[in-house]
Amino acid sequence: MMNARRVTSQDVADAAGVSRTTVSLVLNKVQGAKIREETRQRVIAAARELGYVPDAAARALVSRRAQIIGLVLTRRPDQVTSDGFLTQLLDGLLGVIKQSGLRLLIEIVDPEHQKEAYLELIRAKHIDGVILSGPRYDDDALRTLEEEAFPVVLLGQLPDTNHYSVDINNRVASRIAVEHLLGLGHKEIACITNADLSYTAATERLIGYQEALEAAGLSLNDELVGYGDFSPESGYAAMMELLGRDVRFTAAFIASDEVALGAQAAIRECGLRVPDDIALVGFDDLPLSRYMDPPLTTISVPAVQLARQASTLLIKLLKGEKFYERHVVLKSPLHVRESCGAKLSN
Amino acid sequence: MMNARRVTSQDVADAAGVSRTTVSLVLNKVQGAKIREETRQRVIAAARELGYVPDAAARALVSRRAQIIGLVLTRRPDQVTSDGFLTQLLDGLLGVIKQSGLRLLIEIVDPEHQKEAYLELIRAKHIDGVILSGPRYDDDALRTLEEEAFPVVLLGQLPDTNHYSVDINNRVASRIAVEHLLGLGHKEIACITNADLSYTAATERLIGYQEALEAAGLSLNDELVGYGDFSPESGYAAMMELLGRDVRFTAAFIASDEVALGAQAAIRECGLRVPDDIALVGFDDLPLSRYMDPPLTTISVPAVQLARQASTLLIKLLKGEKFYERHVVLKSPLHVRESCGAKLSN
DNA sequence: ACGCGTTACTAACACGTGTTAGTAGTATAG
DNA sequence: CTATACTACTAACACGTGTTAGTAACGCGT
Repeated sequence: MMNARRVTSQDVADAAGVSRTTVSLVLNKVQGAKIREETRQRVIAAARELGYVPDAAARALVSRRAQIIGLVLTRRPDQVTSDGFLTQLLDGLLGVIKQSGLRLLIEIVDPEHQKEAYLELIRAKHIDGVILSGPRYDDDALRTLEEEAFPVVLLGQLPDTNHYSVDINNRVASRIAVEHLLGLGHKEIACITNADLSYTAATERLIGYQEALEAAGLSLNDELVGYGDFSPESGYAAMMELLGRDVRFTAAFIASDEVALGAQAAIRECGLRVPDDIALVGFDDLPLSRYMDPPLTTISVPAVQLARQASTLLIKLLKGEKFYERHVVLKSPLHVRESCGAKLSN
Repeated sequence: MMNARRVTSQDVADAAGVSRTTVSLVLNKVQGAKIREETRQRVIAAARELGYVPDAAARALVSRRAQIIGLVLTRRPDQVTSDGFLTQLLDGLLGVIKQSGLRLLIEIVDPEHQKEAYLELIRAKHIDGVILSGPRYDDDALRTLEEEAFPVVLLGQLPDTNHYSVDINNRVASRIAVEHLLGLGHKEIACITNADLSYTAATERLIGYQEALEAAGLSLNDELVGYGDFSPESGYAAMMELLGRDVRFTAAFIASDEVALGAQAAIRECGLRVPDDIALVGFDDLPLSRYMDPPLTTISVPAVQLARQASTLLIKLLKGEKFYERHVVLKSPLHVRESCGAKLSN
């Protein structure tokens, strides 16, 4: 039915009355090549006329560049459903990558069953470089990649490796969040993690919480810790469980705004008020957070910036520019709104 | 430093003491091929031993299949930042696509400057098929693709074309949403669109709103219509503007939950209450909507299902199975919560 | 007339795979 | 004993491009 046979560079060459080599030289604007201006125009005209677009596969095969960057997420698909952080990353990544004429391929890897599945993606040279968001301690593939010197940039960090990374300081940010609550007079502060502790960020944030309490001379209580799983549902469930336990707390640090959204609803449904009964501090500063009721006090993670820097860095690596700052750390200040009960000055 | 030279099928052939053809036949499990079991095992062992992974580009070149599906979004990157619908799509798409051994490439196209940029993606055979989310009336590239019989599945609909599509009935859903408000006694109902009217879904939803009013014998008032732009910010701004105008309304239909989130905050900041002063009905039923305060009454769009069906359909098209139902329409019932002020029976 | 350098190209190889056509070797039928 | 059929492979081409090495044509100095 269709099949108007592909237009190849040979067709362009024939139309312009030159060789295929010349077509390639002209269209790729090769520097050293001496081509008469008149010929050049003739080739360009012929290419436009025929609607010639170079074949990506052929080009990738010979140039050994797929012109594709992979975004690897070690999650189950359903953990992506309500991920407000991911969309911010996409904003940043797509903007930068597009500008460089590259494409973004998104690969999701089930952390339980096939942690290392993305290695095949790389071996097949489907992608030129990887941005990995949310590294996990148990990701052995990442260590393998380090040996192979494959271009990788982490959005997050993985101890014991020397991968390029762009991140915030999760531990310090959490400390600041919790210290803010301590400063408001709270002594019993619960915590709900953003994800399970295989994720380095989740562990770091929990440690930050613990450090803040210890520094204030308070003892840790496992009963005050709940576990989230990226989603509002998990926050709802975790908060419900905390409220059902035999512990009292007047504040909670929730290491993800998405999770905090559910937790806040749970508090509300139990007839309690934020911040009067329970003060809340979140983490991420998603676009939605300022529209919550009350607006959520949270750690402001510059997600779009992180993604921009990570992709910019990766693109430089692909161009062969080495020896950059290996670990970029962006600022993540506390954004005080109303959920923590602090008096806003202005 | 690195460069352990790629392992090719020739290397496997040498190691196994057979020809490259045999390697190909074995590893691709070609049906008609007669291969002795012992040889087969030898090849498989050699391949595993050497860590052989076929080169994606070479394979794509010869097989004319990139094994990649493109997800095209006609938006600016910053319009993706807080798109809770997109993450649901990714959930559905990634699940299905992964299972079929394909990959997902995500392409974002600025609707103002380069509407048709994704045509190049297709011409270059970078992708085998396209899922296009949120078609626009002014998308001429889509009409071109129809002539070329390139595999396309729309998440949404585009009049005057016969592309495969998976969608809900936006117009009817909106009518139902607005009729619900009418049934609660509201006579002055505002509307905020989910996006500008170039998007077919935005227009359809607005028409549904208008049809409901007209069917109830009410007159339309342009002053009661505001325009959103995917984001909570836009909903906040639009609602603020509506509240500042010289019109009264006791309810609002907001054609996107994401936008409704901002609108609800605006209402709150003006000292008004939902649903007592202004009843609210949204559209999408994002995961976050049930956690809003009050929980949002909204049209329940089965986003994950839409994505699953769209990708399943596209994959079938790629396999050459034609003649399927061209336009799949899924149900999108009203999900009554509290923001509309209806008494909940249960 | 000859060598030499420059200009404006082109022939031919390489990239790594899938696949078609073919070929020795052995079993089976007449 | 010969013709046929089948088994278990392999040689060689094709996919469409980037690039290296090379070549005619021409001007120029001696």
